[in-house]
Amino acid sequence: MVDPRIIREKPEWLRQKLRDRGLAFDLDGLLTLEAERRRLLAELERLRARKNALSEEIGRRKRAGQDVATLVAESAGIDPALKGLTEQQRKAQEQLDALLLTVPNPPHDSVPVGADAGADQEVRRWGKPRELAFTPKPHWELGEALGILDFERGARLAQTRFAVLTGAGARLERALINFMLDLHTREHGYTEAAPPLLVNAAAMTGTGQLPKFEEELFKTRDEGLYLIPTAEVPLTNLHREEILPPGALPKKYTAATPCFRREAGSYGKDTRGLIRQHQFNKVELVWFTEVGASYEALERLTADAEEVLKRLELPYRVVALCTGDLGFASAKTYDLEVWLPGHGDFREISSCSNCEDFQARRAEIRYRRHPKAAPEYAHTLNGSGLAIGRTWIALLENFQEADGSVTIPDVLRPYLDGEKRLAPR
RNA sequence: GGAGGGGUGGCCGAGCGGUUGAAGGCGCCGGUCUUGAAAACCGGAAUCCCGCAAGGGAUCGGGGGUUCGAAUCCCUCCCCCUCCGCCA
Repeated sequence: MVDPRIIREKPEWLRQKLRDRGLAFDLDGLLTLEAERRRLLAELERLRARKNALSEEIGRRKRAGQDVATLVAESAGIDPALKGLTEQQRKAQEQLDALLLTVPNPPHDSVPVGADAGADQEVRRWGKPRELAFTPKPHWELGEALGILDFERGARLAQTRFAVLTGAGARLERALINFMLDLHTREHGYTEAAPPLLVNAAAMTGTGQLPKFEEELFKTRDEGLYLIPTAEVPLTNLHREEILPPGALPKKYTAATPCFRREAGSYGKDTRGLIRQHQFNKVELVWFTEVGASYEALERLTADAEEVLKRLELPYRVVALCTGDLGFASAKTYDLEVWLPGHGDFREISSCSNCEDFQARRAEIRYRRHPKAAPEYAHTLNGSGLAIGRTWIALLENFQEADGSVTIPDVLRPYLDGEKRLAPR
C-alpha cells in the first residue's frame, strides 16, 4: 500500500510513477475521497468530543446528587447527527481503503522507465553456454526419453499443466531442494521455515495477491483458504501485525514449498514442458530490513540466488525489470534468467524484488530502531532461490549429451548418491 | 463432529456500567547508590487517526445492540485451550 500521506502531499510524483508503470490511475478520485474522508472525520470527532464531555459531567453531577435531565437531553439530541455522520464516514473510509489496496507500488528511481519487457536492462552475464556438436533437445524430450518425466499421467491425475516426476527425476527434484536449502541456511545465514501451504485472505492481502489477483489463486471451497502461489506469502506474513524489537532486523527466511497458480489468461503460453505448471516447487528467500537497508539487501539477496546458479554451473544473466514490467508489490526487481539450450534462449528462473514498505503497510509489519523510538514500517524483500522446476529443466538442457544422457554437476552429486549422470534406460 | 473453558498493554495478570488507557508483576528506558555490575529505591514508557499547534477522537479478539455513558450487560462471528470421538 502506498503511504496515504504521499497521495496528499506528492500527488504529482505519484501520478508520474504510476504513469511510468503504464497505468492510467484515477488519482483525482482518490484525492477527493481522501479530502472528504478527513472532513467527515473532523466533524464526527467534534460531535463525539461534545458527547464525551456531557457524559463526564453527568457522572460528576449524579455523584453530587444534582439534576442531570437537561444534560441528558442535550446528549440525546446529538444522536441523530452522530449516527448519520458515522455512517457517511465509515463509507468514505471503506471506499478509500478498497481503492488504496489496488494502487501498485511506485517504482524506485533506479528502475529503468519503459513500457514492457523490451525495455528491461541486462545488468550482467555469467558463464558461457556450452558448445554442442549436436542439436540440443528440449527438456521434455530428454525427460521422457530418460523415463523420469510424465505429462500424460499428470493430466490423468489432475489436468493439463500437471506432471509426474519418477525415479531419478523425482530424486533430482529433491536433491535440488536440499542443495539450495543447505546453501542458504549454512552459508547465507537464512532461517529455514516450513510454513502452511494454505493461508487466509488477510495473508494474501498483506503481500498484495488480494484483492486484485484472486483469479490467479486456488481457493478451498469450505474454509475460504488459498493455496500459496509462492512461499513469499507465508514467509512475509510471518511477522504480520508485529512490532519487532530493536536489533531484530535484518531477518532472513528461506523455505522450500510447492507453489500453486491457476495461470488464468496464459492458455497459449508454454503449453509444452515443465516451464509453466499449476504446481511447482520453489525455494524462496525473504528478508525483513530496516528502512535504509533494503537496497543493499536486494543486491545481497540477488547474489544469494545467483550463487545457486554459479555452483550448478548454469549460465545466466541478470536483468533489471523496467517500470512497465514490474510486479504489483515491487519497487525494484532483478530477474535471473538461465540459459536454456533446448529453447535457445534465456528464461526467468528467479525474480528478486524489494517491496520497500508496500507489503509492510498492508501487513502491519513494524519495528523499533531504539527501545523508545516510534514504530516504523519495515522493508520486505523476496526472491526465488531458485525455482526448482525450472532449475531441473536447465540441468537437463545444459548438461545433455548427444546420446540423451545428462551429466550431473559436481555440487549435486553428494545429494544423488554420487551419481555422475542420468542415462536412458 | 460432541461437551466445556477462555480471549485485556511487549509478556503474565486484575478489573462494582461513570476521572480505567486500564491495578499489580515481569521485561524495557532514564536516574540514585556502586570502582563496575547486580540488588534496592525513584521516575518514565501503549498503538493508530485528525490537527501547524493547543488539543481531540478511536482501540481491552471482530462486528452489532442496550445506555447520557460499556473492558464491564445483550446478540453474533472469529480464534485459542481442555476432554471425548475420528484420523496422518
